[in-house]
Amino acid sequence: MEKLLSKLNPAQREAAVYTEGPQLIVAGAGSGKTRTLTYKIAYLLKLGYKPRRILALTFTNKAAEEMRSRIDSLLGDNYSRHLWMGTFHSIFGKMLRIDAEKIGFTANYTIYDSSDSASMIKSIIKEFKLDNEKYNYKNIQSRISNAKNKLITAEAYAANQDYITEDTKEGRGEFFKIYLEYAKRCKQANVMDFDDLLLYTNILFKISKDSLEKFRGMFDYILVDEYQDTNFAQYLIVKKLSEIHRKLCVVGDDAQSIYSFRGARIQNILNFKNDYPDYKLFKLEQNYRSTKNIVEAANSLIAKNLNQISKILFSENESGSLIKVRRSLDDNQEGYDIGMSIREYCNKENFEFSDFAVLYRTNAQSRIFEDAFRALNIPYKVYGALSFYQRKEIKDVFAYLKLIINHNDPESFKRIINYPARRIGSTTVEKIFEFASKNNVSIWEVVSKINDLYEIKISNETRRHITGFVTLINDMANKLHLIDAYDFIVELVNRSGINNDLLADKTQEGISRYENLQELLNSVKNFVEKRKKSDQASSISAEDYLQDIVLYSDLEEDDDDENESKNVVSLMTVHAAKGLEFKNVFIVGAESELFPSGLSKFSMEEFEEERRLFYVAMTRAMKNLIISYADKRFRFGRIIYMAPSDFLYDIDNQYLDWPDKYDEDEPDTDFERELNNFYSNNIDFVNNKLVIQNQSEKKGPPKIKNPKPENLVSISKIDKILGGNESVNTDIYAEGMLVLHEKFGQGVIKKINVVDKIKRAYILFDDYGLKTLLLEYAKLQII
DNA sequence: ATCGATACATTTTTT
DNA sequence: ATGTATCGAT
Repeated sequence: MEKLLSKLNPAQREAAVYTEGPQLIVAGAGSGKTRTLTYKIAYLLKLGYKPRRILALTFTNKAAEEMRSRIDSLLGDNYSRHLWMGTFHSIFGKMLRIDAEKIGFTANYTIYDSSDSASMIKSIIKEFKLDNEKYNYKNIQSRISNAKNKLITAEAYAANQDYITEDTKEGRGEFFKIYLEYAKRCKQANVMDFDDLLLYTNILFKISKDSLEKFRGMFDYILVDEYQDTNFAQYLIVKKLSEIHRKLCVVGDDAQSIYSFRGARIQNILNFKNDYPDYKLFKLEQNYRSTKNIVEAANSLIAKNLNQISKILFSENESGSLIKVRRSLDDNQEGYDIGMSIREYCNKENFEFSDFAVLYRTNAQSRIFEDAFRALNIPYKVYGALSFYQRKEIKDVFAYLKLIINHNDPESFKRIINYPARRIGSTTVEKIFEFASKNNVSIWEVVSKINDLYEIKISNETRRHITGFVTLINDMANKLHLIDAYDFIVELVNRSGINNDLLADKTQEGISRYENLQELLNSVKNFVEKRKKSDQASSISAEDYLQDIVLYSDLEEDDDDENESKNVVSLMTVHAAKGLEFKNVFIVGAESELFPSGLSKFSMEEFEEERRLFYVAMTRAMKNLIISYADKRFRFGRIIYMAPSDFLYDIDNQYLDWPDKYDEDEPDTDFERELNNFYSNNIDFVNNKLVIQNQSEKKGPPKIKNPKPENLVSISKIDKILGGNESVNTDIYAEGMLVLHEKFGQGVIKKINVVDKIKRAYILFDDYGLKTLLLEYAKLQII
């Protein structure tokens, strides 16, 4: 026991061993929050708490897995697999299956992701013939979501005259009807969306005393991670479950609350003392991650927020270097500058690529860095841009699974009834839906009996096609629990024709879609093997697979290319970086209207959330932090002039290395000009074309609020960087040569451009089109 | 019924 | 600039 706890500092240790009652741990960034939590769980187990009677709730799957593996490495064996540990959605999704009947569902209900529910909302709006402007489906979707997070059911909403009056004033008087219809259809289809999982858990607890007592009785200790990110529905679940024994430990940091847009309430953490007057507060204030400079700079930023729990985060690490602020001419050059900077750090201080992260506010920014890093031959990985499971080909397979498990799912039905093409058109589908709703029967009933339903005017040929589809789904449904998920899905993609359809498409996208399908099959295989081991089950069905996997936003890392894939620069949004740390962090696009987001300036709450987001970004860095902004960038198809982020001015200047005098003696050089022009004019990376930009478009006065000094890469610096690579002889390349590139394969050098000894080659690759590469880094092989 | 072209919106973050 | 949605032509 002592040995276990010796790895904690006194504050962490106190928090870990307190088991008297409600406990709030306010844990600053990098203060060892996860560590404390895992040790606490390990401690509870050592005290004799049964693993199956401990409930640990996390915000993301990643966090849950991280904790599992940490606990296993602390205690050995597969200790963690008996714990109830996971996201709110996955844990309560499972519980709801047990008592689904009590709330009008069946145990095999399926889960709609946001795009499924979006398309259902879209069709409701369309059927109600409502104005697309006033009833924008995204807006409606988020309204419904917000209501559910606050536990306002459709019925409650419709019954509340105040809401309706308010909506009517805003020209959205029909909203409650959409909400009602949406809820009704979901229930009919035996489908829940993400928010329903939490809402119905609460409803179940409310309407069934038995259920509440049963679930309450399951756990002796409850722990909640990232408590600042919980919404009202989650808060209440936790409250209900811990009411009797009051063994509750919540961990969070109000300064890192960045999910209020989806209903998270910082108040949950701020009000903890009201709900649990006998609670005990623990503060973890020592940051082990970052240099003094970074911690203090981040403190100075967050101090500007009015809304917060006071705490002092301190570091006893070395003070480290100042935060570098760099300015680039435009977005493309920002990518290039940062690539160069990474190479420079690598050369000077022996860092590896995996020591770097580039953090941005929006996913759209990743492309700039991908292009630049590719040109500079810097390996990288983009995290979470388009989640794997949102890809068309993957969603198609999932739609089949959902329909096989739950025949009444209309969205899945619509998605695949004619994919792959089986000559059942939209007119036919409409007729089926119309008949179903008129006669108040399910869609599946209609298509099952399609041959007897003469009222529906469709051709015999079409009836045959429909029957074929029904047979396919029925056959597969009969097999669902007889074979493993992997074998099942392999058979499914073959029999449905998905496999052939993707195989037939020889375009690049087609090939990559096929590869994605293979990747999916791979991950199914892994899933089955893993689950067999952990559950000691003999068979894992496709239903088990689907029900679990829909709550994952991304594919689990398979580490397929092992060593290869590991030493890479990480590119991700700040949100995605939460909970992670890197030796060197670049916060890019630190510009007003971008970070903070332009949409946040209208309310102080949102603006402060952006500031917290920036705080999260800063505190990811261990050693070096670089904040970068550009004077102008491409947004919405045009060039926009940008001003440096408000947050750069919030940070106490003493922590910043923001050169504030433009050195007039340093003239513009050919190289700089070339660099600028090259990136702003010459290359359309997307279409792989040499383009000459229309000069007139580039005019227009820059709107820079606070013009800050030049901070361009100087020639001497570049020389130094490039000089480090002298061994590469670029003279051996010439125009017209046939060359081989690691990634792009075979191509022809179309043109070589030399400016200031820097050679750029425009190479036309057989498979990737025209690319521009710096010869020095391209590692080309002449063939 | 399928494909292509054109119009249109879209850019905040995720279970 | 890019991706999706809708419409018209084949």
